[in-house]
Parts: sequence; structure tokens; C-alpha cells
Amino acid sequence: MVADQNQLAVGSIPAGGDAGDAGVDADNPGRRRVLDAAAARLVSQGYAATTLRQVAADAGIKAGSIYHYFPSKQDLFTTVFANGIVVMVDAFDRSEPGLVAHVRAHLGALFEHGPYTAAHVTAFFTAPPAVRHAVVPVRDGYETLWNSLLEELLPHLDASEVALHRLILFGAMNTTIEWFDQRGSLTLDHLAEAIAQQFTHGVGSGPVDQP
Amino acid sequence: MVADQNQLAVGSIPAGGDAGDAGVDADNPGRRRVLDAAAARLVSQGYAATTLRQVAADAGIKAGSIYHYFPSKQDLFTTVFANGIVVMVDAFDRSEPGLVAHVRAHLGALFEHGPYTAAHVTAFFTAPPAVRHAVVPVRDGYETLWNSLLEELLPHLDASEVALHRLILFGAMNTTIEWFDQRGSLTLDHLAEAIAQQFTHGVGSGPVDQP
DNA sequence: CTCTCTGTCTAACGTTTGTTAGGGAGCGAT
DNA sequence: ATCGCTCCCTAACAAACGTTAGACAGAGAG
Repeated sequence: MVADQNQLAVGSIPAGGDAGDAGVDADNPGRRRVLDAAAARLVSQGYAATTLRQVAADAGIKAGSIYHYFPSKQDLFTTVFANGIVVMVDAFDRSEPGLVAHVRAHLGALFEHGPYTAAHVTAFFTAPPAVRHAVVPVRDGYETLWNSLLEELLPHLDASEVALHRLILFGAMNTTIEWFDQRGSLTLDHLAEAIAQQFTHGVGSGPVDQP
Repeated sequence: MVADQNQLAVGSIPAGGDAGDAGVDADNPGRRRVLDAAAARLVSQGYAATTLRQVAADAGIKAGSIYHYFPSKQDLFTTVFANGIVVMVDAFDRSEPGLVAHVRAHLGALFEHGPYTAAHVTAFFTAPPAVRHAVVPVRDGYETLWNSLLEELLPHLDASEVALHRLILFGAMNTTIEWFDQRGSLTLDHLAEAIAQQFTHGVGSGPVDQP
């Protein structure tokens, strides 16, 4: 299996970068095309159903050539998942202050900044344990960012309550990928507002005017 | 491909039944063991990664014997997904009135009534389109139940707002499968209360006493 | 006793998968 | 001119997949 404690290629991702759409492998366009194709396939098919031959075809090369950039299927998709979090962290860091803005940033990472975050959210739990374990540390970093934000925003709650409500909020945000259609009349701005509004004030239980 | 407009085996599921844990193939224990094994594998591995040889081994038979009960892998897993909704509808129908009770019932279907609902929630979107399309009608029925409930509970919202907030609520409930641990100190009762509370009143934005 | 049905097995089929080995074209540096 | 590096190819490998065909044991009915 040659698992070792493989260091992953995550460290090689330029974390910031000024260029337009995340600094995910800005140079090395060949490798980048493979990653893009892999992420897009992950979104629509999940881990096991996505074959290297499909990914290669989408990237315009042959299956064997993928091994010039990645030592294995596991490594390729591990990098995709990690990139998904990099994109999210990036969006979080660039966000204006406030809950609505951060929800909007998270949704933006999901729908507007390429397929990486979407791939992470939809396919992460379909990946084999080895892949998941490799990504968990990166994942934890993003969750910590949110815990800190929410603890600051909700000083009347203790840490365990914040953690619980963050999980519920993540669930609400991430499953939008299963039903939200950018071409519909509901915009991402409105969706972010609806989610944030429901999170802080709820939907109410009867006719309520603003106080 | 022999797709036809296959009628599925869904109709053959005894929808109600008084017996303890859902009437999913109460008789025919052989078929039932195959379904159970398939559902359990779906939860941890997703559609494509689950092989008929694994399922057969879990059920105590050999791969070829599965074809005595199901004509194909697609049919087997379609039945599993449909059963997942049957279990949910069942829980919904048995629920006490009120939002908290129905949230609790949904979570109960997810964690306490076998692997079918969990399989549906985690693996449905990893299944091939043919399988998904076959299950959509059953799925729609359950969503309609919830829309009606919420429209009754939230008369100050119009139908489109209710539909939106139902989707957000579903997201919150269904992703609990990814993090909730029944062996922890947080009980399903408390979780249901937390989700329902957040849904109707939000988490607040500062120190708030009950009015 | 025979006939039929159910449940299971073994053995194989064609296909596809991840992966490897080895080769070759282009290019910048020596 | 030659070296080495990057990028990509073809061809093949063993393994695993879904699926099929045919056979066999047991039970219940006539």
C-alpha cells in the first residue's frame, strides 16, 4: 500500500496569490487541468465512480500521463479535497466582517470559485478513509476559523453550544449544493441573507414585526 | 441497457405494518439480509465503491445468489433508497404534533431505525442518474409532507419562503449523519430540540432571556 | 415417487480499473 | 552537439467488477 505518512502535495499549494480565482497551481497548467477535471468529475460522480481515464480525457491527455503529476489516484483526489478547503479559507479571509458576509463568502466558495469546494463538500465522505484522514487537519483549520467567528458574534453562548450550532449551520450551507440553482431567480446574496437570518433570528412561529 | 420504465420493487414494500422496526420485507429473511447489508455498505462507502461481492459476504451468501432476489445492482440499491424514504414517512406519520417532535422523528429515522434512511441521505447523490430518477417520486412525497406541516406551523410565510426554509432545515438535519455520535453525551432529544429551537427562534445575537 | 419451486453454489464471461514500463519529441543549458 | 528535464504517448499487467449459465440440495404437493 506504500501509505507511509505521506506528506501530501498540499504544502505545494500557493495559499494566497493575487490572481483572479484562487492560487491553485497558478503555474503548471497541465497539472492544473488535471486537478480541475478531477474536481468537476468528483462533484457529479463521487470518488469511486470517477476513473482516471475520464479525468485524463477531460484534461486532454491519456490516463498514463496523470502519473507524471500525481503518484496515485488517492494523491490526486487528496489534493483536490485540500484545495477545496484552501478556496474556502481564502474566501473567509477576504470576507467583510459580519455573519451575513461570511455566509455569503462560504456560498461563494461553493458556487463561484471553481469546482474544488463543491467537490470537497459533495464527495469528501465518499472517499476512502486514507484520503479523508489526510485532509482532516486542513479541514480542522477552517472549522476553527468559524468557531472563533461565532464565539465572537455570540458571546452569550459557551463554546460547546457554539460548536453545535456551527455544525448545524454548516449543514444548512453545504447542502445548498444539492438544490440551489444559480440560474434561478434566487440569488446567492438572498440565499446568504436567508440562511443568516434564520440562523440568528429563526423563522418565527407566528406573525412577528421587527421590534 | 434494458431500462424500460421499470416499475421497481417499491410497490412491494408493506408500507405500514405493526411490527417493531418498519415493515421492510418482514417476511423473506434472505432478501431482507441482502437489503440490510447493502444499506449498511452504502452508508460507509457510497454507491460505486460498494460491490455485490461485499454485500453478499455480509449477508452470508455468494455474489451470484443476489440475483435470485434482485435483477441487477441498480434495482437492489434503488430498493434500498426507496426503503429509506418509507422509513422516514413512517416516522413522520407516527410523530406527535409539533415541530420538535417531527424533527425528532426525522432524526430517529436517521439513527434509530436501521441503515436505510442513513443510506439514502449519505449515498443518494452518489448513485447513477437512473437510480436517482427512479426514487425521486417517492422522495417528493416526503418533502410534500414537510411542506404541509411547515405551512401550517408558519402561517405568516408564503409557500415559496416555506419551501426555502424547509430546504435549509433538511440540510441541517441530514448532515447530522456526518458528525453526530449517539455514544456521546448529546442525546437525540437534545439535538432535535437544538435544531428546532434554532429553526424557529435562532441562536440570538446577544444575551436574551425568555420573554 | 415424482414434480416443481426456492435458495444457494461454482465457474466462468467480457469489461474496466489503477498502475507500470519504456519510449520519444521538444527545449533550455552546458 | 549533447545532456537532462518536462511532458506526453502506447501497450500491457493483474485484479476486480457486474452478470450469466448450469447444477444441486431440500421441501412441499400431487
